[in-house]
Amino acid sequence: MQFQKDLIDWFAAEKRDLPWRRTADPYQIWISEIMLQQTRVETVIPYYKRFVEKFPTLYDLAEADEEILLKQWEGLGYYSRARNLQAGVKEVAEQYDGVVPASRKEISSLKGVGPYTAGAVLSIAYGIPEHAVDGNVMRVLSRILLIEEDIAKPKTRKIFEQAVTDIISHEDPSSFNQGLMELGALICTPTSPKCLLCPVREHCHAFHEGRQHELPIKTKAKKTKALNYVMASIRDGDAILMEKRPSFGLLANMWQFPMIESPQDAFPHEIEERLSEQLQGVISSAEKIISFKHVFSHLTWNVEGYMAEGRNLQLPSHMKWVTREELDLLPISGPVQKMKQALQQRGEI
DNA sequence: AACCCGGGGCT
DNA sequence: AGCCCAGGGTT
Repeated sequence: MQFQKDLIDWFAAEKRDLPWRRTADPYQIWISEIMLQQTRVETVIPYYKRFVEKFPTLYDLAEADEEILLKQWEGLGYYSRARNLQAGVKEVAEQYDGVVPASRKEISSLKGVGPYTAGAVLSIAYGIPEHAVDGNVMRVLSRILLIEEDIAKPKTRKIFEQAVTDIISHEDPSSFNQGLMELGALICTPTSPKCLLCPVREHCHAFHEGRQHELPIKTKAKKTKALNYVMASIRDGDAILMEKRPSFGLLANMWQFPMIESPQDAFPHEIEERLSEQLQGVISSAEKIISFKHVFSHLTWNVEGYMAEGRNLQLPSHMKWVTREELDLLPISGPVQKMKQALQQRGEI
């Protein structure tokens, strides 16, 4: 078909030179696909380079300490991706002799590998004609094929998977799938598609009807909620108190300065009381040093940062005193980084 | 099917 | 402020 040829030829001529396009190693391609979930190419590039340098082979990652792993992932977000990736890699090391399986059934059984990632790795690393449908592909194909189903609905993805299965190139499945995604990234963009530059506009039903701006159809309302927290840098001499989050839920296993839900308009002495109670020791000299808002897609953190001194504390098992050097090795999330920077600017750490 | 899980860029 | 994401796991 001419559509497949036009798409693949355009991809060959115009594709970006990305680090993960310079390897044929299924393990490294797998890493890139996990990092690229919900994350932009420009953001991923430096992370990917550092990551494959740190963990060049599947076994290097399988054997890595989780804290080292999360530190490499710090700032990329969706930290369960990193832990699921390692779980999947361990499974391949133990059950598949270190070879990433080449069937959809087997690769889909790996932790963190869903329908999209399975198809992406199978087609790109192994040249197998499997669909790899993400939001990008749904946008592109909704326009080319004039599909008006709501792409926010889970079952709609199956329609696009079937469409790709019907039209995917069997000569070059890798370039076909990557071409669709590259088209979505460079030409067939969400708000203002560059149809006059599009290599397949002659095949595009939406363009012919002048309806490219109406597609894809996507309904979604998202509610956001706000959380109010106090973070405290608690010092005993050179030691800094840090706590590890639980192994489930938000920012699992990440470290943070001791954090409590904040009363509205709290005074420093109230913070001292709350912390002293929680840590069963003496917290003193509390002083507010920063106040900021950290917005995520679904929630907003309102954070007040304090400095305080702590003595004779009964530390729960998820807390520990660290040196400045040890602090730099702990994986921390965005809001905690802001607090850390505020302390650095004050010369406190 | 609905909800949870980060972060950065664009409008 | 609201929208866009190169999704997968859990319930």
